[in-house]
Amino acid sequence: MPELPEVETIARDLAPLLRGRRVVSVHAARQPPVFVGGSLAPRTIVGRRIRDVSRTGKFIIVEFDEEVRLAVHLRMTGNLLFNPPAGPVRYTRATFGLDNGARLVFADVRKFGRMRVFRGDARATLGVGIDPFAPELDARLAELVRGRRTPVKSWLLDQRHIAGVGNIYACEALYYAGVRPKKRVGKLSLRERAMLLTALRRVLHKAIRHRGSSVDDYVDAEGKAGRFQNSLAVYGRAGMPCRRCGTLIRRIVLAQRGTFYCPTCQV
DNA sequence: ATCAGCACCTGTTGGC
DNA sequence: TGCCAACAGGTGCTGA
Repeated sequence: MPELPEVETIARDLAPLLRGRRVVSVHAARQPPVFVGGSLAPRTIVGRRIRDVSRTGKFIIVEFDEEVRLAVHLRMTGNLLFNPPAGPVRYTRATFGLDNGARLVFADVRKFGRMRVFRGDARATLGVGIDPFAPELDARLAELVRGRRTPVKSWLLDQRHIAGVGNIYACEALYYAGVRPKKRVGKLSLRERAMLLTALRRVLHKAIRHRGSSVDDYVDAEGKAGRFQNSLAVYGRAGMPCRRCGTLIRRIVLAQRGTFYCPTCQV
């Protein structure tokens, strides 16, 4: 499910709802475990007050006092729901009780989603790269891709380079930049790199304004779908005409992922 | 250093 | 209608 715009939407919605609240209980599913790899036990956050909620890459970061942080990764089908209607939530993986009686529920059909509690810097701990919106990315992009022979789309999906881009927005950004997904990232021209970065930021911003894409399972913290799926130019549109030139959108598999592009508009 | 392939899970969809 | 394969917004591991 969720890429940067979806995760950003959830984090922005949750921040004012959770800020200042205290966690009073944590219940987490075992088998398969939902808490994996944290340096602190989940119970560490019980009794602590939430300072803020933000996004790092595709992680939702809930920050507590003393640098204690909870990182939530939704993977494919995770949903983080604030105070859902009373009664059991289907596919619940974890439930956090709050001091005002509200609850935060992590539900996930496919059980890929993960959480961890740790102390210290989120970006370093989680091993994610630079944010697409970071101003210094413009200056650093050339150096990041220099000599890399991997296809540009595979490179975009690697969270250690740029953090937050997933399959949908990689396809969309490459379309708007006019670049073929298979093009070797190290061979992009200066102009192509600039176009790609501009296209990436534009499509991510626009998707955030539309509260993300709900292609399948994604809903925000209130359980509502996003709207950007209606504006997708290539993702999921195989066999349909390109909106710019009418050529039929093609689907290939690259890095084991469905990849969509216009063979005319993208060179 | 890469990268294809598969693993992790469950649900939905489309073809025969 | 029924069955089965393919596919799904992500990542992490293995072995070539």
